[in-house]
This record gives sequence, structure tokens and C-alpha cells, in this order.
Amino acid sequence: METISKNSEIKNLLKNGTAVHSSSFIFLFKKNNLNKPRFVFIASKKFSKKAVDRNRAKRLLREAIRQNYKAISNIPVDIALIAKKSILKKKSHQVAKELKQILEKVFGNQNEKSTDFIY
RNA sequence: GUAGCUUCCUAAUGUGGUACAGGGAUUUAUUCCCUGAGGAAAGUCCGGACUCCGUAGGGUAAGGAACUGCCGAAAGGCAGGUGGGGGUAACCUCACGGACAGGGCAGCAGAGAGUAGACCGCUGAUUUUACCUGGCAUCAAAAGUAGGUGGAAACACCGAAAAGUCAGGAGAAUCAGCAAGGGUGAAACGGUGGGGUAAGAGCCCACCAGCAUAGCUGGUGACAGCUAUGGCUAGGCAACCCCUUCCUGGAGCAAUCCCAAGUAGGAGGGCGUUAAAGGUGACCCGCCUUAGCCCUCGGGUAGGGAGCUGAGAUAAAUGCCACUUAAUACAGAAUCCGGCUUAUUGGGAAGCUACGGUU
RNA sequence: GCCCCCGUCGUCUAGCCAGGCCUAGGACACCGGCCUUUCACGCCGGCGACACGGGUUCGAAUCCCGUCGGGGGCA
Repeated sequence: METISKNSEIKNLLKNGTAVHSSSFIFLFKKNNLNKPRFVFIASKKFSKKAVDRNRAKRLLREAIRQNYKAISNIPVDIALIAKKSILKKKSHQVAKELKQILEKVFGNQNEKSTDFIY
């Protein structure tokens, strides 16, 4: 999976992306010009003072994406996942399940051809 | 055996899947191999390396350090010394130059809080008292007073008693001496005993504590022990200012250096020359302001690289699911080292202490 | 990551450097009472804090050390 590397692109995504809230994270997405998805995982210092907590939150989100990567591997979209505090109490499979529900809600069935309606 | 003290070690180079980062080999669909968080990586409390700014000498200011020895680049560590505090003990813990250089502080209480002080108290002298005890005297004085009688009144007559003196004691006042005792306080200018004295006091003496000086012994040293002599006693706070000795230039890898789009602007040169742009204005004239285009130059933004690593990223890698086990907690590298401090689980090692039992 | 600053009632603050008068003052808020037909204003009274743990000192909100929490700057 590919991450977004430029600071300006991330700021653009955070400013103009569409947000979907879940209990343990915020899902932000925006169409890009590539033919594959890109990701960014965010856990700020405000989220937790401890570096361990921030690292764990980002790993949980990355693991959730990895488990659901097949479903969105062809969709050209930039995705930001912003951690919420409650994610630290959850197991990895719970987070993956939450992400799966959101992906189905936003992008529909991955076999469906037209994803344009969401934009 | 139970309870405890001290000093340490260890974080599966675990197994099987499946992902991630860096490197290497092979190939250019790839596949394989190696390496990949900590004892605190943390707090950023110290010190150093490194880099830039400064010219770094001297002085001032500011900050820091301060018993001894060893190690160390320094912080700091280890061992020891002296003096406090805690624990039955093993042991733990705190402090460490100077208060005769100077300034400052000490509420309340208390007589007095700094070369201080006299409240109660102790002592002497003088004065005094209708006090007490004892001796002496029973004269004088008190007194012709109190009181009584007579009288209308003036007045006349009768007519006491205590308070005496000396000595001692007691009380009071004044003056002086004292600092032993009481009491206040966190703290009041050595302790005990004897002599001494009007009463007392290092006033004198003995012993003890402590101080200074000298000597000897032990120790590398801080210091300890012993002996002699001296003078009789010296208060607390420098984590208040301060004094003495020593140390410190400032900033920090988001430091710093290199490469370097686009846009705007700067400098130089050329072209252009009364056109153009902007403002005023509903519009025109008019008025005001400024430029335009091209080339070159360096500075420099986004971005990239170096700094940067036998972990070494730059939106930032160690994850997830099972298994075995005592293996969980605290917790995650961003320039690197050395410390300090704080957080913390399970297992293990060595030495030691107290209590109980057995031999 | 590196470097600074600050913690006092519910809130904003005074006191801190220069220790004792601090059982910590003031304003707003809150509670009760008075005033008013009632509310507001006003008056009176009450409740309420030195971030935490050690140390220095006779004595600490104040001085020293260590934790915890909050805020800011630097590309």
C-alpha cells in the first residue's frame, strides 16, 4: 500500500475531503488522479501524550486497511484515518470490522463499476 | 521456617503463519538472504562531542561548584571522614568553606533576643510601721485629752486607758549588690561537686564537656587517639545579602552546509518612448502615480540531498493471529555518547539481619 | 525533536523577589437573610484555594530539590 508523502497534499485532503465518523476513528476521503488508493494515518499529540499510544493507534489502523485492502485496491482515492481515543480499548479485528462497514457504505460492492456517484 | 535489608542479572538472538522498513544478491513480473527499540529509548535535570555566530585577552554583571582520596573529558560515580535523623537489627537517609570582613533577620510569649536583661527572688544599708516575741521600766509624755458631773449658757469641778524603751523577727519604701533558683521561648553566655561570700557568681579549685596552641602516634588524606599548656566559654540563620577559592562566551541537528522549479521583488545592461497600466469619475476631457519587454547576475521559497549511524525513517518501519512458558508490567529510537531522576512486572543469583524451631 | 514560561477559592487575580502581622485579601459567581407586591439593583452574613512530595529554618504560599499538569516559541 502506498502512503501520501507530501505535506501540502495531506493538508488539501484534510481541508477538502469528505468525512465519515466511526466510534474509534475518522474516515476522510477524496478522489485522486492515480489508479490506486493512497493512505495516511494520523494520531496527533492531542490524541495522547504517550508515543506508545500514538504508535499503537496508527498500527491498528494500518492493520485494518491491510485486512480490507483487496476491496479497494482499484479505487483511485486518497484516504486519511484519524484516530480517536477509544481506539486504544479495542482489538484489531474490531477495528477492521468497523472499517469494512464504512468501506461498504461509501464505495458499495467492490465489483460495481460506477463509483462516481459518491463524488 | 517466617519477616526483612543490600547489591546485581534477565526481557525469550522462542515456534508457525502473514505483513512492514533498510541493505545485499538475483532478475528487471520476481524470488531469496541478512538486519531491525529500552533498562529506562521517557523527563529534558546535568555534562561532552559536533555545527554556526562571535574573537574568546582583561574587567564588571549573571550563574554554578565548595569535607578527603581515587576513577573520569566533564557531569558524576566508588570508597572514606565528621555531625544530625529513622529502624530491635542488617541497613537507610540528610548536611558539609567562612557567622571575630560587613550588613540584615528572629512574629507571639517573656524582665531581657545580642557583647542582652532584673519581673518574682536572694543579700546589705538607711528610713519607717497603732505588727509579733522577749527583757527592762511604770518616771516623764500621751493629757488636764476622751469621758463624767453640775449649769440655760459661758464655764467650773472630777478625770482615765493604749501607744514607753532596748533587742530580735516581720511588713513597707528608697538606694545599692547578685545572677544561683522560678517562669517565657525554637534559642537566655558551659555541667557536677566543693571552697568562698552579706548574698552570690569561673570569683577560686577538682573532675567532665568544649575551644585554642604545641608535641607524639596511626592514616596518602579528610581526620582520629593520647599528652602537656593556656584562658575560663565562644549563640542561631549564609538552601538572606555577602566574603573567600575555583569554573563558565552565546545558541542549538527545526544547528549548519549543498542543489534548486514557479511567482514576486532587487542589481546591472539593452530595447521601447508619449504609447501602456492603475487611481479619481456614471462617461469624456483633464489631473495624479507608476511603469513595460528582453538578457545576465547573485540572494532565496516549495522540494530534494548531506548532517544520519552494524536500527536509521522523513507522514515517519518492529504489527496482527495462534502455540509453549513464570514470561507480564512500565513503556517506542528521530544527531550521537556519558550520567542523574522518575515509571515498572514476572523470574533468578549472591551476601547479610531479626525472631521462632530442631540438632 | 530542541528551547522557554506558568500553576493560589467555581472563574479572574493580590501576596512570593526581601519568610512571621496569612486561620491567605479583593472582584464576579454560588447559598442564606434584609429591602421590594415580585424581579433586578443595593445592604448584611456564609461557603470556598496556596498542584503534589521531600528538604532548609524555631517558623514556608514565599527559599532549595524532585515529580505532575498546563501554555508558548523554533522549519
